[in-house]
Amino acid sequence: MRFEPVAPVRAYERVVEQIEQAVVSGALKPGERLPSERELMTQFGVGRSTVREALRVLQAAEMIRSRPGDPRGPEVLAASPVALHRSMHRLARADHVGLAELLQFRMILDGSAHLLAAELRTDDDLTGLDTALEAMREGVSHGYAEFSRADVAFHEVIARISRNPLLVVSEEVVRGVVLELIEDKLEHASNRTSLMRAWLSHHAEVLDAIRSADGAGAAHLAKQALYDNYAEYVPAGQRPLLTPLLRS
Amino acid sequence: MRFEPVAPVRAYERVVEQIEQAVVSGALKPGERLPSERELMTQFGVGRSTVREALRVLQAAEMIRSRPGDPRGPEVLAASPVALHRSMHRLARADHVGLAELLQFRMILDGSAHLLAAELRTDDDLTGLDTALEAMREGVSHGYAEFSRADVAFHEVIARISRNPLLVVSEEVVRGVVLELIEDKLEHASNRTSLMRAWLSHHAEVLDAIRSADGAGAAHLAKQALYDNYAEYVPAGQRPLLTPLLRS
DNA sequence: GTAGGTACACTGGTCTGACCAGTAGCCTGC
DNA sequence: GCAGGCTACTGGTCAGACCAGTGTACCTAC
Repeated sequence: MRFEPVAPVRAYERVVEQIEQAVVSGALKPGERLPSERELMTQFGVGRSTVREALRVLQAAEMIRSRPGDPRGPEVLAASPVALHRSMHRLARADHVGLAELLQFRMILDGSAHLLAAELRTDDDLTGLDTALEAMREGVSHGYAEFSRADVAFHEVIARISRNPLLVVSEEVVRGVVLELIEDKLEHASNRTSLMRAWLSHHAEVLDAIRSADGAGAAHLAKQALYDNYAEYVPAGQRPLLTPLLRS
Repeated sequence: MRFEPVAPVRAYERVVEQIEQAVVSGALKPGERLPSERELMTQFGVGRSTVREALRVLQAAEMIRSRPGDPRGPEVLAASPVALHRSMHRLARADHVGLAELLQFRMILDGSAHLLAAELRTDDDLTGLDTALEAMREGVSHGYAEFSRADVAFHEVIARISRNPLLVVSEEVVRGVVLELIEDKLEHASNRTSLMRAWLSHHAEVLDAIRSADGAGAAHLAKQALYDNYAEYVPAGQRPLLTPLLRS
């Protein structure tokens, strides 16, 4: 016979449990309202600070949102990947994760997204990609910021075609963290125009591969482009971590 | 000129920001302690309830832990995947992410981990895998629980060889969520012994591929095994989401 | 000297009560 | 009919209090 270690259960945790249970069980649907804090404190039989700490936890998990002055009370939110995004972002910024690992991970995600996009794309998706590419082409003359936004949009369309929110969120997070890590080095990159042109022609190639349903080709193009653009910022000793992905 | 919508910034959010910044910047390392709540309230110039709500948010994100009575104050925790697991689990429970998406993601991660393992493995890694496989072989006769533990250990070795914490953690989390989603269906699976034997021979094949540095082969074996084992729980209409990954 | 117990200062958890700024809806006065 | 203000709420914040629990330093008994 073995005993389990016990942890004291705080009052606010019991409150969180009950409300969370009501939400996941469907008793409280998105858009519906919770009673006001003062009402909750009588229903649960606890003080207002306890109720408020419980609501803070639920709010941090993106399950509810409360606005001051709203007499209808805190609102139950629909499940969204925002919380997933936040927790993954924190994990990716942990110090054990370096640029090499991030880039490796991004090559995996981006490659898979492109592969799936090439295999699953519909005709609507293709026209969406066409317009996104067109926006990039226009962006070249409107400055780097504009171009960069169009670039992100293109990648978002690709990710969306794969129809996998996990893939979309992971890719967003990893791309964001990579940019955070090297933004200072990118600041004074010279000859941006030629960079943009190269990037543009790469995207055109990718689009061709996707159009012809060439998953492996699209995936390889995506990974190779990431390697070509970012490997210079990775310590030379760690680059062998990336090259195996180019051979698949 | 366009204006941005403004949202009121709550005092506790500013507190969260500052502490979070201190943690991600490395000024506060895991194991170190925050000042006590009463001390924080003078440093930030806010009331204790505000400090406490901020700490609650950070605690919900698994960044800190506070224990009553500890005179050293709240402890800064190392980055952990618990929060990621929670938010992914919530998404899965809310049907925003189905088994198909989870499995798709897991095939991507597992396949890539195997590919990297085959390309990067050292001789030490190979002996580690040998012993892990041996433990599985013994586990067959010691019941399903024992076997399952050895199986997890084998996968952990593979993940560790890829030397990418993000890959390892994501895989763990996704596997956990998948198992939670279908555990009731697994409960009354018949003839577990034959299942274990099949699983065992699959792992032996994988190990062979890794030993001969056949990355593509190992990746394909891993993805195929996942498909064979879990596709039956995926609605038939969504299985085409998975099959493109088997062709790469 | 050391093992044991004890007192104290402090921690976080909780409650009460108060005030403020903001919101929504009603309710005037025109 | 409608603009404007009034009112009764909301959540955000603060202050102060009490409690149970913890770690430490001291102090005792051997």
